[in-house]
Amino acid sequence: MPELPEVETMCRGIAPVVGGKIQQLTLCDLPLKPIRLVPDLAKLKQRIEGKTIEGISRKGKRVVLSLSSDNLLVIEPRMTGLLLVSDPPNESHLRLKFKLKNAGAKELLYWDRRGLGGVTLFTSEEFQQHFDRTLGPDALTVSLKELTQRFQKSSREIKVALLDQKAIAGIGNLYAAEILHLSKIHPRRVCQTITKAEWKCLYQAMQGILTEAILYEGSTLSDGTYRNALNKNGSYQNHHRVYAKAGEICPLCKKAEIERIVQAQRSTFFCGKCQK
DNA sequence: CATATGTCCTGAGAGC
DNA sequence: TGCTCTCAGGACATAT
Repeated sequence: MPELPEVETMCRGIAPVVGGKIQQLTLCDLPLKPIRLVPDLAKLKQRIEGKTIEGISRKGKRVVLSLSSDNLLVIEPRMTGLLLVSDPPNESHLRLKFKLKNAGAKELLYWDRRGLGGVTLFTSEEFQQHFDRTLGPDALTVSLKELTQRFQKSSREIKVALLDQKAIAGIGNLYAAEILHLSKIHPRRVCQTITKAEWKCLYQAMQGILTEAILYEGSTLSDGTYRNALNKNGSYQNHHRVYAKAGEICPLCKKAEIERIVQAQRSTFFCGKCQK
C-alpha cells in the first residue's frame, strides 16, 4: 500500500528517467481489466510520445512527471501500483511501458497487481485546479499551525481524519497507526478533544515516522507487493511498532498487548495502555 | 459545507 | 484437492 514514504522512495528510484524522451507508450495486453487511463490510450499516446520527462515530484501519494509539453503525467499507485526502472515482480501484472531515449533508463514500467491505480494527464492549469480541490498540504511539509487549524474543529476520530487526503496528503492506514502510537494518542479520540500539546506531539511523531520510513525505503508487507524502483523490498516493516501486530506485546510499555479495532471499515492497531 | 458509506480490483489464506 | 468465503485499503461517487 504505497503511502507517502513508499511513493517518495518510488520518486527517488525512478530519477534515471529524467531527461528521457518518451518514444512509445504501450498498454500491456493482459487477461485483466485494464487500468484507468485519462485520457484514453490513443489520446495519451498522441499527447506524450515525443515529449521529454523534465522532472519528478510527489503530491501526497501520487507521482508527478512534468513533461516538456507543459503537461503533467500523474501516476496514482493506490493499493498495489509500482513504478520500476528494472524487471517487474512478474509479467502478469505489468500494465504500462514507457520506452525512453536519452535517459539513464531504457524504460519506465507501471506494474499493478490489483489494478486499482491509474494514470492521468493534466495541463498545468488542470493540474493546479485538480490538486487544490482534492489534496490538502503534504504531510512532510505542512506546518504545526496549519495541521492544528485543519483538524482541531473536526468531530471525527483522529485516525479517520488522518486518512482524509483533503485534510492532509500522504498518510494511509499503516502510518496513521504508527504515528498515533508514537504520539500516545488513542485512535478513537475525537479531534475536538485533542489538546494543543497533543497536536504538537502528533506533529513531531508524524515528521519522525515519515522521515524514518523514507530512510528505510518504505514498508514491504507480508504480501510482498511493495518494492522499490529496482524491485527490491523496503525494510521499514522491521521497525513497525503496532501495524498488523495484534496480540503482540507493545514495544513501548512492554506490558500490554496490541489491539485491533475497525474504524471506517479499516483495521486500526494500537496499545490501549500507552495511547490515551 | 462536513461526514459517512459502498464500490472497485486481485490474490492469499482460511475453512470445509 | 478444490471449492467458497473473507480480507487487504486508497480514492472516488453517492448519500445523509
